[in-house]
Amino acid sequence: MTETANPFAAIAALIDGALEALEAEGALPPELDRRAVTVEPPRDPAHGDMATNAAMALAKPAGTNPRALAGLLAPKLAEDPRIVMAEVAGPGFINLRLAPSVWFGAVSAALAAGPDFGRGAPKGRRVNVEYVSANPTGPLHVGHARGAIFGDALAGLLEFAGWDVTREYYINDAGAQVDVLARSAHFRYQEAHGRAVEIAPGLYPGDYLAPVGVAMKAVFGDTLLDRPEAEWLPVVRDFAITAMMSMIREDLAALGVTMDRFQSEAALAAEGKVEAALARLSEQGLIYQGVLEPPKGKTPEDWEPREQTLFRSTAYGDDVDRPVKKSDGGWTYFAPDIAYHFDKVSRGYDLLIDVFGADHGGYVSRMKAVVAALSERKTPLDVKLVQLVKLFRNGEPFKMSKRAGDFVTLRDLVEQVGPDVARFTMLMRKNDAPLDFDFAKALEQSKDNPVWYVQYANARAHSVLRSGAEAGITEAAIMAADLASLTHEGWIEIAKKVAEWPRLMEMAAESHEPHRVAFYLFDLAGAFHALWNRAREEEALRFLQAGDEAGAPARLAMAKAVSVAISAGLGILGVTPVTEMR
RNA sequence: GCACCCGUAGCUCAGCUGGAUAGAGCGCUGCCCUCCGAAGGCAGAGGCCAGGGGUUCGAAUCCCUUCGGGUGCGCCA
Repeated sequence: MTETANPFAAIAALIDGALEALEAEGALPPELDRRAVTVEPPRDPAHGDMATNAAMALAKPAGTNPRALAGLLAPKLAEDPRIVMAEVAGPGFINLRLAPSVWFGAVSAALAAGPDFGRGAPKGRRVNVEYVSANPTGPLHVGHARGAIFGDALAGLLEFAGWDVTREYYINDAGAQVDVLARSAHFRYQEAHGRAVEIAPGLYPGDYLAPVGVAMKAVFGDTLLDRPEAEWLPVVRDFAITAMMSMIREDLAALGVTMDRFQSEAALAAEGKVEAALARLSEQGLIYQGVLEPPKGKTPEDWEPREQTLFRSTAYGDDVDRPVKKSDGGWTYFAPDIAYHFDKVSRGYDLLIDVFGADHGGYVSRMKAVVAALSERKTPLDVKLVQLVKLFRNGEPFKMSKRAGDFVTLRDLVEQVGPDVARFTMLMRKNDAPLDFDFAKALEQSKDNPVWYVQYANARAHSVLRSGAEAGITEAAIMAADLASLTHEGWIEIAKKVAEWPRLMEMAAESHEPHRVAFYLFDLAGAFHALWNRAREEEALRFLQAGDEAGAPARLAMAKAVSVAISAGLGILGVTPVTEMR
């Protein structure tokens, strides 16, 4: 991203240069650590356009006081033509006011870049984002939808920021739960042959398996009927898993989520990856035979001490060591996960991200421990926990029960509100905060609904651009317009908001928080609507003004820039920008 | 009992990785508008940032602790 597009980066560079100069003059000691120096918009706009804490951050290591250092730095900054004012304030802030041309420069950069406005230069670094990873035993539900939306938006955000991103789904196709799936499907298979069967307790009762039974009849005829379970189970299991995964892919597609890679647990196990990963930990002396203490205060009734194979996760910050083998010698759930993360580590990523449901919070520290051990602390792992979704309709919560099979599926959600509304609404919340999702409110067409509000801003911008086109104002004229003619402070406010986008996107990507993009868009839309409303009173703020056709291209350029920023942001979130309201 | 997450306006939530007088929407109160550039606009009231202690120039933000809510805690995945 160029400095023209991101004024904050440009001014940060300016400050850096000024500090170099002070250093050369001997006013600052050499080789100070400047990482704590920031440039950001002050909370109170009266303080200026940008503020830097440089003097406060460097005063102590430089052996001086903040205001004195600021007094040296501010005049140097003021020499630059882009700086209209640089003054020392408060405990040692330097407040900067910038020439409007700086903001309009960002607007021009936005117009030139189009949907790529703010996109980061390729970093040459690879990140793996694993999300959804639901068991292949049934359709995705609303909770999965949130994880899918969050993970996908995070992946999109990192991609936009310049990462090389792999979107990955881990298929738990090797545990006991897929045997249960197979038995459930076999009942449906018998049913397809006209037998009246009761689905045994403990199996999956959902109707979604009925078509699988019918399909199996078509493929296998009656060859799997009346045979010992040991003979049909592997066949039925594979068939059912394939069917479930294709259903899950369709569910994800309905939300607009496409994975780059599906990694099968069974395939890893078949390749001996579990043994290989455990051997690797063993070489490091991290595997041992031991007996775990029972949880204090809440000892299970049937607790008795047992010797198990344990992973020394406490060596990497976990609270207790974790079992990798059950007392009967079989692997625990953790073991294949170790193998899977070993596989990811050995694929050479610079960063791993796991998106888990909140109920997997207990696994975070052991996964971090194992990745640290397997990568010799070289590959960072960030685990994002996505909290529960509570569903409402007109303020009334409605219950769902997985046992009764009447839980709300992802497909129900998408069919009722559409992928765009589902995505944006769920991204208006931090991942680690619980989410109330109200079907009625999500579809409401009013200022109270952020999705509608942002889409409406984009539609308004497009509406005025269409009117401009009808009046003969060409795209070329808009692109070539001289924005210096926009002197009203209302235009400059909008230009500032647009100019914030590249910096905001970078921060959101850095902190792995896509919700910040959604909030920015809400904010930008608010600023745009506010300008629009002001124009009722102040004709100078109207995009199209009778009698001033010459100034129209510059004003329409502002509408286009807003639309460009909204489109770029919505693109990251996987939401389609609309150009007209219906 | 322990670990992790959370606690900010009456409600639902932001708060830019430690900055200046803590913000938005809803709700409430008061004005204005009903101009299709429509599906409202402007303004106001409302806060001990759960409580207490600490770190420092400076804390909603970091550390400790108490309280309250959520999630999880070997042979389920």
